[in-house]
Amino acid sequence: MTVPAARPVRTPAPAPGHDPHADLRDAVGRWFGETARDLPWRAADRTAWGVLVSEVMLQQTPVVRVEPAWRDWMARWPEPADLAAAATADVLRAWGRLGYPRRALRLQECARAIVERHDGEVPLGEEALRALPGVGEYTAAAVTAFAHGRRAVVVDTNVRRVLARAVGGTALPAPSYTAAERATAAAVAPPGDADAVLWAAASMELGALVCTARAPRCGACPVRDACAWRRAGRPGDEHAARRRTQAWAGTDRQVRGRVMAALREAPGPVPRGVVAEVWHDAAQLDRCVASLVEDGLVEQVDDLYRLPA
DNA sequence: AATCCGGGGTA
DNA sequence: TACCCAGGATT
Repeated sequence: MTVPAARPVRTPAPAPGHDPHADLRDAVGRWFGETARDLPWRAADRTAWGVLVSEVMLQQTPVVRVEPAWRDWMARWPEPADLAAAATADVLRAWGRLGYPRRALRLQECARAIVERHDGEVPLGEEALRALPGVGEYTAAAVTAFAHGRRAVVVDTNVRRVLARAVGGTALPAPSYTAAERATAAAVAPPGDADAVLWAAASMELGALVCTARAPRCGACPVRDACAWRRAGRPGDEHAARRRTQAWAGTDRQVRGRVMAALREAPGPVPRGVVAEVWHDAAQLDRCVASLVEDGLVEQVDDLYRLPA
C-alpha cells in the first residue's frame, strides 16, 4: 500500500481566511490512513497501465467484482502493447460479466492508441488522457492522480455524495453532475500534488465504505460532527421524485447481454438458430444483434455469428 | 440534459 | 422488487 500517508494534524490555529475545507480533508485523510482497503491497483508495484485498466473496469462495476478480473487481465496483458496485439474475441471473453462490454472494446482501442501515439506509455496530462477511447473526465483525473501522482480533481459517484452531504447538506447529489458541484470539488481539492492525491483516494473511499448511498454509517464517520447533512438532521432526498431506475427485464440491454453471453461461452462461430434461442421476440433480437454488429462487438459471416477476431 | 449501455449483490 | 455501483459516448 503506497497511498500517501495522512498529513500530520494541523497544529497551528487556522489563520483568518484559511482554507475552510482543511479540517474536512485532514480528518478524512487520517481515517483513510487507518482503514484503506488493500486493493491491487494501489500496490507499490502498480503501473500506470494497471491503474488505467482498473479505472475503466470500475466504471459502473463494483470493486469486489473487478478485483479478480483485473488480476487475470494484468497477468495476461501486463502492458498496453500486449492488449493491443490480442485478439478481440479473447479480450471480450476475459471481460466476462463485468458488464457494458463496449468498455472492453474501448480499452483495447485505448491500448492501441497508447502504442501508436504515446510509444506504449500511458500519457501524462488530463488532456492527452481524455483523447483516449473510453477515457472521460473522471478517468483522466483518476489516472493523473493515482498513476502519475499529480494533482487532479477526482469526482466519482462517491465523492459527489460525500460533498453533497458534508458540504452541501443534502442527502444525495442532483441526478446529473452540475457546474456548481464541479466548482465545489475544485475548491475542496488541496493545491499540492501529494495532498490532492490523498484527498482523492480518501474521499472516494469514505463514500464507498461509510458515506454510502443506501445506509450511511454516520456513527463511524470521521467528519460526522462537521457534516452539514447530519447537522441538519439528515433531511430526505429532494431529488427523489426525479430519479428513475433504469428498467432491466425485457430491455435491449438484457437481450444484448444474453447474445454476448452466448457468444462468449461458445468456442467458435454460433449458428443463427442457436442465437435465436436466447430471446423469444425475434424482431427485438434481430434489432439487438444488428446493434451489436454496429458496435463492433459481434461479427456476422453468412449464417454464423461470432466475437470479432 | 437526457438516453443508452450489463450485470449482480443487497435491503 | 428496487436500488446501487471509482462513467462514457452520443444525441
